[in-house]
Amino acid sequence: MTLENREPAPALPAPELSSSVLAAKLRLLRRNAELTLQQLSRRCGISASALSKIENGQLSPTYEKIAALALGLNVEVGELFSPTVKAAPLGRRSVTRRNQGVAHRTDQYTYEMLHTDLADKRFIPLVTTVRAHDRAEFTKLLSHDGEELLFVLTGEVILHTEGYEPLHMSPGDSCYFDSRMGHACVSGTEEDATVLWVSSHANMR
Amino acid sequence: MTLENREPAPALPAPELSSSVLAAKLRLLRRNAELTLQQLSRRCGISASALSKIENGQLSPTYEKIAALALGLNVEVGELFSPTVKAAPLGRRSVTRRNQGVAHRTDQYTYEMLHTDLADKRFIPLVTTVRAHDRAEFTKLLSHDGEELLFVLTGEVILHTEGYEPLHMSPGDSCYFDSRMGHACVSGTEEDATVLWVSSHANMR
DNA sequence: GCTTATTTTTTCGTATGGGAAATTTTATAT
DNA sequence: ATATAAAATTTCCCATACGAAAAAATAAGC
Repeated sequence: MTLENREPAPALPAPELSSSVLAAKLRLLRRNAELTLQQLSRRCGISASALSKIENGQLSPTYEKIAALALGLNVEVGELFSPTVKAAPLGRRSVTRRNQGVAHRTDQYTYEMLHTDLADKRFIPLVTTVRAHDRAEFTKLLSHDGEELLFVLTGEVILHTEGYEPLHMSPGDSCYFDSRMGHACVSGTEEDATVLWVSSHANMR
Repeated sequence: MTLENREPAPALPAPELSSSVLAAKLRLLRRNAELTLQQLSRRCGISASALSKIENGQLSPTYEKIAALALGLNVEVGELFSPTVKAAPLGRRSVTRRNQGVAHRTDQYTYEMLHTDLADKRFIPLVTTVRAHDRAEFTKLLSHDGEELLFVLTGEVILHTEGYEPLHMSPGDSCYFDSRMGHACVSGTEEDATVLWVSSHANMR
């Protein structure tokens, strides 16, 4: 019996993440945003003196202060804990010319997927031609996780969303909605309409 | 819908992320990993007494302790800052008619923010009028976290992104890129250009 | 140079973090 | 129930976070 603690000190060689990485990181982020200590102080509710000490590695902020810092600097909290000087590790860019996207056709729509060369995008943009002209063409409304933006480019469309009255939209109009609500889009005129569809999830059935 | 904005003061009310969220989160993670305070203590190098206090919201850990916690629990640091439940109102929808967004002007652009009545959107859509005509008008390129989509609506634009050659774009063309690369957009003709700008982060200075 | 304004750092006092050890609570037996 | 052991909490105390105000350091004018 007794215990098996023959390792009283498992020793933590650990990366030893000291607040000095925060110091560097913070100064970088603040300078980059062109903020003075005073300004940042107001933005995140931490005294300028404390900020100065943090930037000089003389003070290790507590939980609330770290959260406030991330908020005020408008960065992910994790960002403050990554020693990597994120400066320019990444930086991808993709261009898609008009009508050069990857087309995908369903009974009601013709999607033109943009930037298919990039994986794991934060949101998915699709130029969509709405060919449906009657809600009856949809056996049932689409529904999936995430949020969507529908921005009308040409033509007139009628957006049907579960729990709302049909919405008539013209070029320049936009609608942002929770994709979990059933939804369907039809053209309001004889011609097909085109819209820019942006979805937070890669989910097009 | 999408009417006025009774939010004249964009000041920072600050969601006030208290260490009580850490308390709940920590207890959950530890219990889930079936670790006792002593075991976790050994794993992350923080005394059991301190851990107890943290779990009871009586103590707000400093930077290195938070880093050590994440390491010992084998989770992302950000995980410790996200309230357990991410409340997502079920089924919201917002409409913004052409030119009815909330305008915001900078030296180079005029942003028209869409769907300002919705908070915590997954991505931020802006109809932007590009008034700058020369890259020199930007003292330095913008850079922030996240990813962006730029879809040209009218006019011609030239997109400058750090590490790439200037990109000429016409209506219907789009570019998706990592916002951390410095970037700036200017009109390529005498007239102003308009673009639909979608950003994964609410970051407009 | 000197003056004034702005930004950063120091000082200092109070409040709080955090470890060692004592105490209490919660099992698991006998 | 009592005894025993492990887990969780509390106590005590020193080290440190952090705000207000003072002091330095920079910057901008004159």
